[in-house]
Parts: sequence; C-alpha cells; structure tokens
Amino acid sequence: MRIKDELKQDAIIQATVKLVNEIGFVSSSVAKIAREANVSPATIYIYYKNKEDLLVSTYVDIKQKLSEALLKNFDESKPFRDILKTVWLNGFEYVAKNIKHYQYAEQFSNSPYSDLVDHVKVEKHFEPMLKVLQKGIDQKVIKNVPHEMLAAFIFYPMMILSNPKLCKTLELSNENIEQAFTLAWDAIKF
Amino acid sequence: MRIKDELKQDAIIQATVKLVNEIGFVSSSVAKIAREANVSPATIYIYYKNKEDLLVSTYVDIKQKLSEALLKNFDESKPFRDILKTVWLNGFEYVAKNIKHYQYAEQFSNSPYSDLVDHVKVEKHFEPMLKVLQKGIDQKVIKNVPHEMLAAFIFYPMMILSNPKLCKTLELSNENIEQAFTLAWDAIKF
Amino acid sequence: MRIKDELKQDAIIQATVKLVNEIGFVSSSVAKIAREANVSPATIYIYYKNKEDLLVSTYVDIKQKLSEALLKNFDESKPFRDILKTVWLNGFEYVAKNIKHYQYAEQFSNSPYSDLVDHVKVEKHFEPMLKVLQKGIDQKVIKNVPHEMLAAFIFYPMMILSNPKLCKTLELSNENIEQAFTLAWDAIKF
Amino acid sequence: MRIKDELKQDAIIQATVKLVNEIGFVSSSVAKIAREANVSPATIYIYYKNKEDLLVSTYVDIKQKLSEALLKNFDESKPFRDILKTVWLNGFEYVAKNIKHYQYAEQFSNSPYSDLVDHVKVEKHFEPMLKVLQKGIDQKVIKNVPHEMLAAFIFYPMMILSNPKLCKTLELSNENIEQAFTLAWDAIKF
DNA sequence: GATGAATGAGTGTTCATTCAT
DNA sequence: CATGAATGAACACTCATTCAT
Repeated sequence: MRIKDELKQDAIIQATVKLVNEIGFVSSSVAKIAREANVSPATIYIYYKNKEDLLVSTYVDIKQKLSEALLKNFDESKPFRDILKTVWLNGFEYVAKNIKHYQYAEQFSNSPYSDLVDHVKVEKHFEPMLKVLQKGIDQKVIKNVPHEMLAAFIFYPMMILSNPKLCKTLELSNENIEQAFTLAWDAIKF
Repeated sequence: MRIKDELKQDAIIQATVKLVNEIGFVSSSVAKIAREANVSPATIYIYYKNKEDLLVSTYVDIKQKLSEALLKNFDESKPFRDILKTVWLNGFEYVAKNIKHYQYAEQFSNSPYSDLVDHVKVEKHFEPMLKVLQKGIDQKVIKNVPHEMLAAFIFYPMMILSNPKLCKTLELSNENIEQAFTLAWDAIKF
Repeated sequence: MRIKDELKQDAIIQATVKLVNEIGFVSSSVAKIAREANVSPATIYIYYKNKEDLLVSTYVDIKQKLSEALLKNFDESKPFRDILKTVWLNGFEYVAKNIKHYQYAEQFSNSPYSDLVDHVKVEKHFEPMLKVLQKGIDQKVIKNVPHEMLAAFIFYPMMILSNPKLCKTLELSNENIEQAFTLAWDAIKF
Repeated sequence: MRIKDELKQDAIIQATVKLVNEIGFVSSSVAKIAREANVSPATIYIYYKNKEDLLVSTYVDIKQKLSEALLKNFDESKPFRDILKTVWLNGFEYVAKNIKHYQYAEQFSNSPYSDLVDHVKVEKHFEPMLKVLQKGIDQKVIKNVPHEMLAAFIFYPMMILSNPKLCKTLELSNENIEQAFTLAWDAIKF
C-alpha cells in the first residue's frame, strides 16, 4: 500500500488558507479546495473526517504556530517590559510574514466553527506568557486587572494594527510599531 | 401599505441577524431567512437586489445604528476625557443591548463581503468623533499618533471586552468597565 | 405564484416506478429519476421531503390502488367462494395490467425502506376482506386457522404466479388461473 | 496459508449478509463490508471480480445451502406425503436458523442482480424434488398441474410464513407449522 | 496475498434566483 | 406587492475500483 503523503496534506492546508483568504469562508467549497491543492475531493476525506474537521484543524494548526512565534526568544529572566516588547515584535513579524494564515484565523474565530475548537487546549501554549503577566502584577509593575483585560490592550491592538482589513491606511513602519508599544505599555503599567 | 412594507423589511433584517448568529454566515440561506421572517424567498428580492445586497445592507444598517449609539449625548463642549468616557459607556451599553447585531457585524467585517461596503460612507458618521480626537491631539491632551492607532486602543478593546466569543470569562461589571477605561485613557493620554 | 402541477408529480411517480423496474432500487438515483420525469432534481424535493419519502409514498400509493383493485365489485352478500374468486381474478387482472407497479412493490417490501411504512394504515383497506374471511371461518366454510395463514395460501400464491421474475415459464392462461384457484380453495376450505 | 484464505473469504460473506440485513442492499458499500469483515477493500477484489460478483456469489452460496438443507434426509423410497413433510419441516428449520441468510436471498431475488444468476444451475439442486413431484402426479397422488403451480402452494407459503417481514404476528409454533402443512397438502392432493 | 492511499464519477440534497400567477 | 413553484448549478460527501508498496 501507499503511505500517507505529507506533501499532500500540506497542500490541502495551504489551499484551504489561500482560498479562504481569496474568496472567503462562505465560497470555499471542498471541491475548490481540492482543485487548488491538485487533489481529488475524495482525498481530503482521507486526511480529514469532514469539511468542519479540515477547517478546525487548519485553525488549530495556525494558532499553534502563532503561539510558537509569539514566544520565540522567550526569556523569563529578562525584565518584564523587555519580555513584553519581544512578544510584541514577534507578533508583528509573524503577521507580516503570515498574513494569510493570520487572516484565516480571524475569519475562523468569528465564525460559528469557532465553537468547535477546544480553546483550553489552544490557549495552553500561552501559559508561560500568562505566568509572566501574573508576576508583573505581583511585582506591581503592571496594573492589577484581569488577564483578559490586559490582553485586550496588548495582544488585540497588535492584531488590529496588523490587520490590513481593519487598518487600511496605517503603514506598519518600525517607528509606528514602537509608538504603538508605548501606548500599550502606558495602558497597563502600574 | 407603507407600514406593512416596512414591517416586512424589518422582519427580513431581524431574521438575517438572528440566523447569522445562530447558524453562522455559511449556513444562512435565503430560503431559511425567508422562513424565519415569515416571508416568501421571492419577497426578499423585492427589497434587495440579491443575497449580497441583503447582507451588505444589513451590515450598513447595523453600523449606522452603532455610530448613532456611540455618539449619543455627544457634546463637543465638554472636556475631552468626558467626551471619550461617554462614548466608551455608550459602546458597552449598545453591545450589551444589541449583542446579536454586534456579532453579525463582527462576522461580516471579517468576511469578503466586507470589501463591498463603501467604508468611507460608513465611517462618515464617526467624523465628529475624529474631529474631537484631532482637537485632543492639537491641545496636547492625547498623544500625537495616527487616528487608527488611537482607535486600536479605545474602540477595539471596548469591542473585544464586549464580545463574549473572545472574552469568555470576564464579567462586564460597571467596575470592570471603569477600570478598562482607565487603561484606555492611560494608553492615549499625553 | 404557480400552483403545484399534478402532472409533474405524476410524472415523478411514473419515472420512479419505471426506473426501479428497469435498473433496480440500488441504481435508481434521484438525478436519474428526475431526468426520466423531465424535471429538475430540485423539483422532486418540492413534492417529497427526501428520496426515502418519494419511495415510501410511491409504495403506499401503489398499495392503495392494489387494494382498491382487489376489492372491485366486492359484494359481501354473495356466497363466500364467489367473493374469493372475484378477488382472485381481480388480483391477476391488476398485476397483468400493472406489472411494473407490482414489481416495484415487491422490490420495495423486501428492502429496508419497508420498515418505514405504516403497515397498519396500509392494511386497513383490506379490512372488508378480513371480515369476510372471519365470517367464512365462523360459518365453517373455511378452516379455522389464523388469517395470515389463509393469506399465505390465497393472496401470496396469486402474487407469485403473477410474478414473471419468480414464475418464469408458466403461462397465465385463464385455465391456469382457474386451476390455481382450485388449489387455493382446496387449501382453505373446511 | 489455505486456511487463512478461507477464513477471510468466509468473513467477507458473513459481513455481506450481515450488512445487507442491517442497512439494506442500497447502503451496503464495499468499504463498509470490508470494515465489517476486518479486511481491506482491496482484499475483496482478490476473491471477487467486483461488487456484483460478490453479491451474486453470496446469493448462490446461500441458495445452495438452502437446497441442501431442504433435501436433508431425503428418501425417495418413502411415501410421497412423508417426503413432502420432511422437506416442509426442513424448510422451516433452515429459515429459523438462518434468518439473515434467508432475508438476504429475499432481497437479492427481488433486485435486478437476480438477472445475473444462472438460475438453471441453481435450480439443478432441486431436481430430485421435482422428480418426486412428477412421480406424485403420475401416481395420481397429487393434482396434475404445472410444477411451478405446485411450488407456489408448497414452497412459497413456507417462505412467507417464515418471513417475519411479511408475517409479522404469526407465531411459528410446531402446531402452526403442522396446520399450515395440512393446508398445503389439501391444496395439491388429488 | 494483502494493504490503505488515492481517485473521478457519482450520491442525495440545498443553493440563489426567476417565473407565472 | 407578494407568492410558492421551479430550476441548473453547486454543495458536502461516498462510491466502486485501482495502484504502489
């Protein structure tokens, strides 16, 4: 027998991301994805239980890579602000390099498919970051507010500024990224 | 006959919003929307050119109402921070009362339908707010950064904190809303 | 609006019966049935909830017509044997004239779709016949055995002899039909 | 290796019969049969040319075993009625013990696959029985009517009474089986 | 001999839209 | 204005079968 072809599976994921970006979630049919991936529609069902599974798996895959990217060069021993800055820059770098994957994730997380994701599992990768946040709170470096509120002023602005759909005219120069970080930092610092 | 018409059109919009919330963009077919609105599918095509038109119009409708809500009690003569606070509270109130409409808009703005919207026109309603922002900059009350960056730290955190899909565990007490405003204000203040 | 076209519905039923006869239950797809009926596949779903519903309805329809045919000229006041003879001849006549419908019913009743039929309702049409059978038993004209056993020696042999699939070489002359009735009568008479 | 092979082939046949009984002819795909038999779909194509071949072979297999069962303890020298009685009882015993195989055969013989069977060959196994029937006719023990008509009053009632799909409420007690034989005998006896 | 990967053609069903009334 | 009937095209998915190992 043949063995599962990882190239094929990768082609399917890439095709999914590409199509969802180009024509949107609604119009991305299994047949079109298959054609884009140079694969038979039936082949997709070897690797994924159904369309839902394909879309969810692709999302989880992206989320994992995003969290890995964010925590690149993560060094708990550094000063709190430096850690945060590193994550901030990592975020912009990832989105710049993986804009399509990022936008796929955006579309996905606002769709009802999102309910099917095991969010606890996905967010586990961010745990080190959460620990650091808590340490910052304990050391009175940042404000003592719920983690989700902190995230709303650190990670989401980053996402929004990176998203050309939402931020149509703002150029993402290094200067702008630095400036935005100042705002984020001012928001949360004690 | 005018009254009857408007009732019908409103029923269609309500049905659209309801269905998109319950079963998502992908599964919301014209036939289902018609059934939900107690109307024939053909009737929808009397009020809207096609499905696209229906979805876009519904979005624009919601956006307009959102902007009206945000600018409720807008008084240019008040101190800058007070103006902002009013908008902030208006925002939370609107989303709390119109969560379904809000989530429809969220799903829509991340879909490719979004490209069909005349964003210039939609954002025109926010102009008074933008003027105030600029005045704040000129008077050195807030930081001199691009408007979009300011928005990313005022309006989007508001949206995110209001969105139960993104903020699953945070209770939206008055205290939390106040606290979040402090963060937003600290982010942008000069 | 247009009104439901009974000719269309009839064409669908005829196409269903014809195709199931020609290519069998397994191969009779909705698309093929639609093509045979000169109708769009989607049209079938206006008249029937799904394929299952189409097949079951067609069966029930045939069964009803069969029971009507069997009870043609039914006259309770006649002697028992005459009543039975009339039914017997009606049966052969019906099958001869409606061989395709009959064979559809045969295929259907041996398929698992059969479980979906409300048999109580279908068999209600035979009730007058059952009453007569019971009277025959009470008057000691026929043997006192369960109705189903009587049916196995009256109605089923009729069906089998009529079925060219099961009875490949037997010519169904009037003489043969008469002869067969003698056997049936001898089987059940007191 | 011979033993392993036969086990596999038998598993395939058993799986076919089981599935056709449980989900019907229409839904019984090669893949499902393979899974049920704990075998790869490709393996089935080693033993059978194609699906058709599998289904037909399974039918012929069952038919052969049925005819063997019917002719168990067949003794041409016994009185005609006793021979018939033995066959009658054998029939009920077989169906009771092999209800699934029997129902498979029923479904099959009403499907168009049935046309692919070499019926002459299949019916050859019944030849001894036909000879006995002819002797009964010649000796004026039973009526001089075509063999198929005799069969319609002996073998088919047996089949029908045994078939829980057709005979839903009749309990197959020994008494009932005896009683039914009386009817069959009365039908054909001279 | 035996396997699971692979597939084009097909499945039942729903789609957005138009038509006749 | 409003309708439900009608449809060709598309949908997600499964089919019987073949192929490389």
